Amino acid sequence: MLSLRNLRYFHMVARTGHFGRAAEACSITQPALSMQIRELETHLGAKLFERTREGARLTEAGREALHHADRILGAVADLETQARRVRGPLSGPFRLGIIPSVAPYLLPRLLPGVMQRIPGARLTLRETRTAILIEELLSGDLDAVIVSLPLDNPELAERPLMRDPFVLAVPAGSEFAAADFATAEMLNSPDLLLLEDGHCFRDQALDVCRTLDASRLSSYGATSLSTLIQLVANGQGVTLLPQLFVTAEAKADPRVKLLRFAPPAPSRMVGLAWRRTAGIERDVDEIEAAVQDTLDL
Amino acid sequence: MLSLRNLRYFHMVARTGHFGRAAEACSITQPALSMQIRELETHLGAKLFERTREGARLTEAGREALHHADRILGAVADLETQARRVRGPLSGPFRLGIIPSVAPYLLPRLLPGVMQRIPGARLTLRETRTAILIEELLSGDLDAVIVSLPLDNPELAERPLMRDPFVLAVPAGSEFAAADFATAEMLNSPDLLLLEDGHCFRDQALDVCRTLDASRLSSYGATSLSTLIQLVANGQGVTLLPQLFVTAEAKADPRVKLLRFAPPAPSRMVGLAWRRTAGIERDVDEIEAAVQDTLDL
DNA sequence: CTCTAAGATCAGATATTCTTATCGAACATG
DNA sequence: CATGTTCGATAAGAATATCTGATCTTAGAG
Repeated sequence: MLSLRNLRYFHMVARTGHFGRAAEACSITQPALSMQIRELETHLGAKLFERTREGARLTEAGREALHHADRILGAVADLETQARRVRGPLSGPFRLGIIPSVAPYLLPRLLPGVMQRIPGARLTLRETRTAILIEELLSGDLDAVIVSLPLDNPELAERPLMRDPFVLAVPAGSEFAAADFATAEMLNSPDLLLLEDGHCFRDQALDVCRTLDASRLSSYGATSLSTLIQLVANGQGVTLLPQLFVTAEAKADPRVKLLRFAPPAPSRMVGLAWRRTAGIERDVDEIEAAVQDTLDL
Repeated sequence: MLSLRNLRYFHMVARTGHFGRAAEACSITQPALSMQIRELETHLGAKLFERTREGARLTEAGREALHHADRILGAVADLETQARRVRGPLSGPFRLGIIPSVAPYLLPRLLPGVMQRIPGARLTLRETRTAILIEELLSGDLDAVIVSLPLDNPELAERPLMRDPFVLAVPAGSEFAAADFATAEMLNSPDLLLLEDGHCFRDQALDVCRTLDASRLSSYGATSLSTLIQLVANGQGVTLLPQLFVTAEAKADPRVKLLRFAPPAPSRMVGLAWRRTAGIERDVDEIEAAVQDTLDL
């Protein structure tokens, strides 16, 4: 008979790609976990993992099963959350995910704001890229995420929080530095720098310069926005940055000139997303209110 | 730690409204079930049932929890189904629900058709009203249902099978019996007979005569379409019937005259619905094909 | 007041799941 | 080419969780 224990272990092996580490994460020993996985495989009548030297890799059947398992675990999280809900918003531990390009700006303001509004609140935070956040959200490992909207996933509900305009960072000494506003031509520079693949802000930046032939892009693929700024400061090119991030981290460097776009400036919408079925609207309300408080500062 | 066992028992108590009968249905003893329910209540921190003399009634918290629990069990059913899927359509036991006004027409044809197409198929059938079918579908107790579409539930996928026109049944001796076609005026008769509340066909009939003031309806509220026909045969009024039902059951009675509507005749769409996440499209294809075969006869 | 039907409780039996110890295979390395 | 390391698999007994069967409690019906 299928059990949630099976699925929790399965989920963790899939996530870590490693029986041993998964066992540790589940606070059991590796043999116990192996047995549960084997039982699950027997029950479903399909091998879920290829056991390789490096660990465990999902089979095709495993990938499909994982998708279902994650939906189940997400629904279980909803059930457990719902019970706590009666005790007021954010009363239980609340697990919030945030993308890196927003976190440094928002967190230092959001956290005190929430704590002031709800003294007993217990927020757990996680900062990583959108795709991973969404996966963890859907499987119930997170309760809500702050990402760039829209996500266009029917299982998720969204709430916009703030609009985040893009600015162009250029080397202080460059020909562009004299301009009052950023223009489309500046984006056509062969030295446009972007984040590496997989960061949502890379795609958003590409959206902005859709006129640009992607093959002409500089291939740097930086890992973080801070790195990008360093590259610009060294005169290696220009880059798009989200205003929120600039406000928090990039003010000081004299070697970088920041240019706003003339209205209508390109921008993205940052907001909350959560499982539609979670029934955490009241918690979302609180977070939104805390964010609005910080914006008034 | 929450477990599926908990939820299965919970689901069954909610469904039977009775600890003892639920225990029997789960093939365990009543104390074992009581313990699991108590553990679930402790874990969720809320009482799920009022224990009364007559059995167990869901509390408000219980109702909400049941909704989540049913979604979980439905997702579990999806996971288990998906594994079987590789062995070809309808290879596992397939549980199909059908509404009463379609069953007598469709079943005698559908079953042989499916058996011919897939000799090893094992269909389990259940005939009851739409609301109950949908509930059982969502909780994974059924794999698919044949009902009147559209259902307009985002968790469900639909596939139209056939259009089912309405006909008007009038007493053979009445003034209406001479007409060639049914008309809107005939529906305005004070003796319009309908099924009791809760049958989907009642609502559809009401849709057809939306011009009619509901208070003028005869209050009979019959339990089955066969009863309705008997009432009409006895001259107690007129009624709307689905053509499919008439074809199967009502041909013979000489005291009833059946009138078709002039085109465009009012009608309903009968079709399949299943959990969008179940991944049983291939099974659905087979059932659809079997139905199409029978329609060609 | 007694009887009945429903769920709760408790002690011991049973099943499941876990841990510890050990093994075997697939590499990498000296 | 032997040897060590890193995986996951296996086996036996220990620890937990769960179930059964007997009994109890409660609330309403007769």
